[in-house]
Amino acid sequence: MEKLSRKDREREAKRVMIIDAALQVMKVNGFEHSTMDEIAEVAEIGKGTLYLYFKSKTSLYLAISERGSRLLNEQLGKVLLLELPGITLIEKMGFTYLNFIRENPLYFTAFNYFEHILNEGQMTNSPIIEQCENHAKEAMTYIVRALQIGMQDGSIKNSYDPKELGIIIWGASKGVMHMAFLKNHANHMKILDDVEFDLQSLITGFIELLGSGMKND
Amino acid sequence: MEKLSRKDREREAKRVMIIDAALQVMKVNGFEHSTMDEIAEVAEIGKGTLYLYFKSKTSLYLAISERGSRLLNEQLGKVLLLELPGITLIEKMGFTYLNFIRENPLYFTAFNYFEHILNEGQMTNSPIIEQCENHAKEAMTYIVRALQIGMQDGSIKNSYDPKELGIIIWGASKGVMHMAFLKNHANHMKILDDVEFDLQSLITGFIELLGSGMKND
Amino acid sequence: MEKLSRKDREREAKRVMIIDAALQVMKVNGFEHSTMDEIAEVAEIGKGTLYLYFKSKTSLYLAISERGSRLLNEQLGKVLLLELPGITLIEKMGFTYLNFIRENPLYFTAFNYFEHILNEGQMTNSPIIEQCENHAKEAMTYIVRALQIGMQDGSIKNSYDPKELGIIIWGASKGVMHMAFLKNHANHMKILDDVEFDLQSLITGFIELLGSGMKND
Amino acid sequence: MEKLSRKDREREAKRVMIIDAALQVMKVNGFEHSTMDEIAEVAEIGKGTLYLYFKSKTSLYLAISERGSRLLNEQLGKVLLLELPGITLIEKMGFTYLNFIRENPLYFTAFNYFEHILNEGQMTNSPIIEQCENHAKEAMTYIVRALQIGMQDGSIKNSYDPKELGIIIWGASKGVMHMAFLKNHANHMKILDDVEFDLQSLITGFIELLGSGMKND
DNA sequence: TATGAATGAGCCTTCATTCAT
DNA sequence: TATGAATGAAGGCTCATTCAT
Repeated sequence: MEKLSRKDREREAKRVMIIDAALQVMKVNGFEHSTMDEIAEVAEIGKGTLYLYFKSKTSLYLAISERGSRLLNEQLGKVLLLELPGITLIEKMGFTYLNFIRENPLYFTAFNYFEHILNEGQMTNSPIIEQCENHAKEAMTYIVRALQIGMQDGSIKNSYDPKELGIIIWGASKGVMHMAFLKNHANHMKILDDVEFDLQSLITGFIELLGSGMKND
Repeated sequence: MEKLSRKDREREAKRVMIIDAALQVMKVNGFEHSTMDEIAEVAEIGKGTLYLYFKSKTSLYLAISERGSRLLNEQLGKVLLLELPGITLIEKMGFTYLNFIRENPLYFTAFNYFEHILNEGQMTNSPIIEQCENHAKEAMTYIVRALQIGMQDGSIKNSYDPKELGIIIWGASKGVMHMAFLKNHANHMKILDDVEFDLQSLITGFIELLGSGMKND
Repeated sequence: MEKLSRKDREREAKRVMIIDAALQVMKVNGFEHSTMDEIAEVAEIGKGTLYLYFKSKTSLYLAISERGSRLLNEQLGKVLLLELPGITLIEKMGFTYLNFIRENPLYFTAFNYFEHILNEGQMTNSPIIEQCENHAKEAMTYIVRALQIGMQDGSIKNSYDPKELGIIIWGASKGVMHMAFLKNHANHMKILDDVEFDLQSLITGFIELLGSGMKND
Repeated sequence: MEKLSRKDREREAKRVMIIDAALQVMKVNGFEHSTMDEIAEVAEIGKGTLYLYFKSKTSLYLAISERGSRLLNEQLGKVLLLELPGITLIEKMGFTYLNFIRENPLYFTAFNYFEHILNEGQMTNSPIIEQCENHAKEAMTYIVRALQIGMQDGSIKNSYDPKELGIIIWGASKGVMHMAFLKNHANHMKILDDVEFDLQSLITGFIELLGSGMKND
């Protein structure tokens, strides 16, 4: 139980405030087209101050990603504590993830940005990067644990490798959410024009499909 | 069957050549960090000429996306002609899609870029956008057709709405490929460090999971 | 005898024009406080154009230094061709150098900047740096040659090492000019307030002192 | 003999401490790339406090220059008290100056900065500027005195104007030291690559040259 | 049609200085 | 007196796009 000094708490509060402002700006401009100037303006601080709290634009973006993955993990962690069959845990996690994304679409974008940075290798290793990576690893662990539980209690086929299955589930989930966003945001997305689905139905269908695919008969 | 004049054919050939050059540049610099200067240089034409064939950078990117989706559709279309149970068609389409992405990762990035543009609403409607949208719609139609065939021949559960299921399948497939890319490109991606999968195994596992989820027992 | 295409000549002319503009700006703002914006404005070109001709601020500064040392060397080279005793050659070179600086004070500042850059090691080796270094080396060679001539014809003591003496002469000359500038530019420089010397007298005195120091009796 | 209050003494002590810190920072970062932040940190005081003791960065730099010239003058003053022929005094002063610079290169940079400021006329007259000027004037006076002594005792030619000669000597000395620094710091300085001199030899050679130039035969 | 020189808005970042506590 | 968080002007540089030839 760490005790932070008043200074530290204030500093943390300001970081939170700045991240909020950044998210707000990005909601309008999109992730990449948000400028430090505008973020500072919305946060009602000077541009220099912004750099006092985040040493670069990338650094700020990563902080957003870190916050998002932390929040998500808290929810996933709670699911794992429930006394339920593995298959049900997995389904609950699926709902948790998909709903989190639905309610926090900007974090989803941030996650993608984080992966983008890793892909490009643009960043020297830094504490914040490491934190993000650890969160991602942790989330994956939650999934794999649930799968293992399910394989033990017989609710999930054990013909799959749990880790590989974990990756598949996670990847597939992200992909479905991505798709869902297109429907919501892109007015011109003709593919989806005819389909009168709602997000909830899509999510339910997806979870059901996956669940039924891995369930033991 | 429209007949193109020599002029038009030459123009089309040049467009193709430029797209080839752009893809080549992007393979090295990544999608976003490629500049019009370098593309023109690699294409061995003047920068001004580049703008004669593509009125903006976005326009060029969309053309890449258009070509990618066209190529993909050709393959998907052929699958649909096979005399096979619906569930097998779907699985074949899955392999087709995933292998296409694996072999043409740049197109995958281009697809994502296309969706990104739609999401941001940055683009006024244009012929090229429309074409991309039509391709996407067409691909979706192929999937839905296969699903309908499967539901009719009894190889696929008919508890799902075919269109919704189509979206799910497509979205999930994209997500899995995205995940697979991370493993390949990002050395530091800790989540995946422990998992010793190979791409082929991931793809097979994914298709199997989905197939088994939608199969009629 | 190299033949430059029209393009090349025009490009070179523009580089010259930009350097002229840069020198003009520096005359007012001092070397370090000149901005690329202002230089572009004075040169009556866009800022982007400036970067078309000089890839960085440092690069532009080095070009100035290069031009200065080239011009100086031309004059020094001519002196060496004269049929005169070594001691006279050295004295003439001294006058040449000191007058060059007097008439082109900005180049003097540029030389200092060049040395500053080398000192800081800020620059990766580049063609322009190399050219500057070669010019400096060449100038030094002129001096050493003159000293060697003087030692052979008996007009200069041969108790000194010519190279070391060359460095001393050059260094001392630069220092005297530096001093002279203070007198001219700094109104508040009290040290010099009482001394009613003029530049010419200072230069003459210095050359005489040095000459008499190295002359064979 | 003025008596300072405890307050004043403490204040002075802190100024000294800050200057020490500044010199320490500059030894690492170079003169121009040292920031007030880092100086405050090394001095272990708040940045605000720094501005309590020095009203601007320039002001701090000038204080360094002031200290340097004061220290140098103390040494020069002692030389002048020796009972020796004028030419020997001058030579001793030369060694004193050159060794001082060699051992305190940062002060040398500070002197140059001071002159730079005067040249640019950036500074409104201030007590600290005046002090620096007085130090400079004092140093010059020491040199001129020694020259006058030498002219009277016959050890130095009296064909020169002592003040002008003083300027020449001082300027030449500074220039030689400047040159010597280049050799030490700039690895790529091609001019000097071939010359295997050491600093001591250069200094000795220079003093000998000057001495022999002004000596009465 | 083909060119590439020219453009300038826009970006990220630095740092001396101020001021409320 | 001491602090350090906040500031914002200023600077160097990039790159998609235009236009005269």
